[in-house]
Amino acid sequence: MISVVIYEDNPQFREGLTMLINGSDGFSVLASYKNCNNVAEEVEKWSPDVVLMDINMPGTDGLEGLKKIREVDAEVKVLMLTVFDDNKNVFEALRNGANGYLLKKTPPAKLLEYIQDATLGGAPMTSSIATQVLKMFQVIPQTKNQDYCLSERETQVLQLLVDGYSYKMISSELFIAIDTVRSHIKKIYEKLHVNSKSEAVAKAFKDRLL
Amino acid sequence: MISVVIYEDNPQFREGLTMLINGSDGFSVLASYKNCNNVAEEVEKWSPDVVLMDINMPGTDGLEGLKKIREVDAEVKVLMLTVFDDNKNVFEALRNGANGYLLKKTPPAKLLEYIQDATLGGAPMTSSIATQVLKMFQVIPQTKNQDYCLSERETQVLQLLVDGYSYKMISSELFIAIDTVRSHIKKIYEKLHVNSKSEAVAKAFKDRLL
DNA sequence: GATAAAATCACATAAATATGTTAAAATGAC
DNA sequence: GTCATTTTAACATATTTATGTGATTTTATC
Repeated sequence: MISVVIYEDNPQFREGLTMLINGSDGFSVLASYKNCNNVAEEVEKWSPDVVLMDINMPGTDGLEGLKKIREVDAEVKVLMLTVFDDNKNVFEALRNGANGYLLKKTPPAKLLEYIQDATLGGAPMTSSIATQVLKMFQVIPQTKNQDYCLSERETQVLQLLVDGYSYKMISSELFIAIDTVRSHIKKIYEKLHVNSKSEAVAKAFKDRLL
Repeated sequence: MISVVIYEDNPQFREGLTMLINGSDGFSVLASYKNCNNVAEEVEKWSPDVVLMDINMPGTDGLEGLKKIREVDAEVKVLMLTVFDDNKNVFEALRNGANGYLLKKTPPAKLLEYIQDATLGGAPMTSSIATQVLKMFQVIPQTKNQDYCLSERETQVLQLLVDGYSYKMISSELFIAIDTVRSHIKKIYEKLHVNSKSEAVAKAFKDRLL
């Protein structure tokens, strides 16, 4: 038996969800609330398998609710419900440990399937949401491939620069003279087309060289 | 009619897939290959709706194949197939524009559903993969929220440091004396708990301060 | 209008960094 | 064995940074 707690401000939708879930074999609604002002206590009290959490609610909204849940319970599966697949909310919800993200227009049969999927360790998402998630990955891309052909030693020295080491510290870390460190760094600057330590560090981060 | 091209080195599995898809209403396999050494030309030639791409193949592997496809065709839906849900491959595939990621053990009925889902703009994933994807988001978290309480001016100065400006350049950029720049930077170092320009720059990137 | 924080500027000095030139070993490829 | 690259190192010098110790002027807040 999969137990569910519902957070949803719209009375009709809340009732509809409750009837759907209670009316299905193997599912049971423990409680439903119209806001998540006391979500932490409520979730601790009922300790459900799954929480259905509307994003847009008066008072504490769904994202805040999610955070509060995660402060007291890392295990309960939380599925976010929303009318629109708003990019920013999706990202924030996933970052804060939501287990899935569904549009409210999801057909009832699918919804039950998704709830079950969540309890089995899945991450159910409406396909339009999943597509957005993929797009977020593709933002990360570019660069990386471009290669400045740093030698092994140069890469090592750059790493130390990034870690905040001074020339002196690098020289003792690598057991080489400080003038050698200078030589390497000069070469690194040439290759990266920069002319200061901080620029090199910035470039290392931007181009994910390390 | 949804047209499919298959890349899969295992003859049994390749045949099985072909029979499954060809035997289903509304689906058709245009071609199947045992490696993707000529994937670019082949995909251009057939111009299918969906490509099923095995990750592990001798010669050009699935990830390389995906990249080659994306060089010539941004539209075709590419679904990656794999035996194991290996974290690194999942990430790389999504980053390179895969539309979905399925385990080979996906039941036939589900597989057809997923293929269709892809053509409709979805991003079908086996639930274990989807779970991994969520975890990747949660890696990003922490920080950001932690606030070093930099003032507006300090933030501005830090931004310029990150952009590789010297003190002199900053002073002329902001129309303030170089000693003022020093003052700001000294304060920034205090707040960030660092004591060099490059450390400040590194921290700005790491903690996404800008 | 008193207070606190932020922004401005000055002077001084030690330390670190950037740049140039040069060159000897060590390493790997052909 | 020669050639190219990498790693090592020294010497010199100008510039930039880091740090300390002030002080004045805005700006926002109560």
